[in-house]
Amino acid sequence: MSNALTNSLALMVSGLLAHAQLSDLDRAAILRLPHSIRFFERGIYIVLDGDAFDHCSVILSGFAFSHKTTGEGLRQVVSVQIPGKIVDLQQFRLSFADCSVQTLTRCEVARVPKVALRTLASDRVAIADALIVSAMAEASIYREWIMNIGRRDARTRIAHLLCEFAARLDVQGIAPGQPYELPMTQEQLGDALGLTAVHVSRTLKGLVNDGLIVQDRRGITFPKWDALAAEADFNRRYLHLIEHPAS
Amino acid sequence: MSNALTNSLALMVSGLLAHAQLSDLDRAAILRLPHSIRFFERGIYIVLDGDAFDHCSVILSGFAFSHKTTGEGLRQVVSVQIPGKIVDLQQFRLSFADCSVQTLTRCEVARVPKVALRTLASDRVAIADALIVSAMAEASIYREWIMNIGRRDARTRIAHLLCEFAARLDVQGIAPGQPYELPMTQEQLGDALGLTAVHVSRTLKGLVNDGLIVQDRRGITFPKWDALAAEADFNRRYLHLIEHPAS
DNA sequence: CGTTTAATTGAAAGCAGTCAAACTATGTGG
DNA sequence: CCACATAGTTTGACTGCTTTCAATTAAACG
Repeated sequence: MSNALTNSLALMVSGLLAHAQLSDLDRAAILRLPHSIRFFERGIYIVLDGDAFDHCSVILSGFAFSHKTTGEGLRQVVSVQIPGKIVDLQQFRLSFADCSVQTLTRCEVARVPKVALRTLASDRVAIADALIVSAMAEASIYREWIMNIGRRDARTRIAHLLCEFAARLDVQGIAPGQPYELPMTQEQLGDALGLTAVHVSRTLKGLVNDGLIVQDRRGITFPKWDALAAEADFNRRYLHLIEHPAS
Repeated sequence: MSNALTNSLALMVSGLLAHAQLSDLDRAAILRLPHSIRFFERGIYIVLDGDAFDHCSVILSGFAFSHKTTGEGLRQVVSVQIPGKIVDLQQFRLSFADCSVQTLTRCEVARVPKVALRTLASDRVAIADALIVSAMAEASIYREWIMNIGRRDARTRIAHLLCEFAARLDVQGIAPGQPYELPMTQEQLGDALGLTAVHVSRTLKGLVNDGLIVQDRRGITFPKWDALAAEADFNRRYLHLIEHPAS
């Protein structure tokens, strides 16, 4: 448990800044949060469905995803976690996890004791606000996913997920139009979209053939962002991102 | 705007009690919240996608649902609101609504100014907690819906929604096993489940034929709760309801 | 009691799933 | 550096759940 003057929690700050304003004092207070750093290899569970933890985990580098499993053993990915995200914010106040969190790539994770987070939130209104706003923006993403899976066909659905991922990465400093690495296999994409890996493969190929996306190994580029966004029925409004002058 | 000694907000209290504990003082403070009562006929919009309000709305009687619309005009219901629910809790901190809220039946709704709610939350930690827990329990329901729509077939999906609705009503004092009135048309059910009304009709009939549910007009009874819950792959854990001695 | 809204039913079409095999990367140890 | 193993992707043929379209019946309503 380190209390040192590291800035390893800087990504937690920028994660919160995506949705809310924080003063320099607030930011400094977050950076001072007690925490321990852990590394997880790819495919490792950070949180297990049903677990009760006394800490929250923040991704500092790498990607992870949350998923649930039906009684029949089918998996559904319910969210993709990018650096800066508190992966188990739900548990901040709930008594147990209702889904698992698993790494998509090797991850560096900071563990912050819930107690410290709560104390900080009660001491600093702006931070409590930022946490609530983050949780509510996350809920908005869930709503969009419900619509995406419930009412859009496979092609639109996949395109929408790609756009969302790009838009969220964009906020964390990765420019749009630039290639980004999609850390999910087609099977994981299918599990996130309510599709099979086979159909993801076919549909993705259709998007490539139509020149809407370019693939290079795991890297993805959008040569025509506007065309893809139109095809995806994508509008970043639901992400509730605030427009920042680069912090 | 009434400040009187009414107990019209009692349902707001019991809504919050579903997920959190509140002292008598906390409860009294909620009942004293300034608010105005409004009545809405069936099919009326309480919140419009994109709106920015300075108040939150609590359902006192009747049912409502939140929905979004794709670019193609397809509708997706993202949640069903029952008495006691703050229908636009998301907006408590977000700057605009990302989905619409429409009444399913005639509704009595209390409007509480956001400012008053925020003041109360900052004065009383337990109330702030209860609001956060409510929001997080709502997020958990979203996650379950994503899995329900993404990974379960029509029959299981419908059964699951029926179980969830019953379980949530149960907390508000309606005993399980008793018939309850499902206020949604089959078209609305379809919009909530990512199905067409036609297929809802067929599948619902299958459940009736198998003796898992009994329909009487809009009324629904579950003669064999356990069998239905098994068929629905339903486990109320994700609702994050706390077991109360009847308040 | 007519009018509107909701539910039911049938037949046909289609999107996505399933199964299986081939192919391509990626990675490891000799 | 190659051989082999493993994980992931692609492809084809076939199946099937759900949709679509249309018509009918039933319920709700003023």
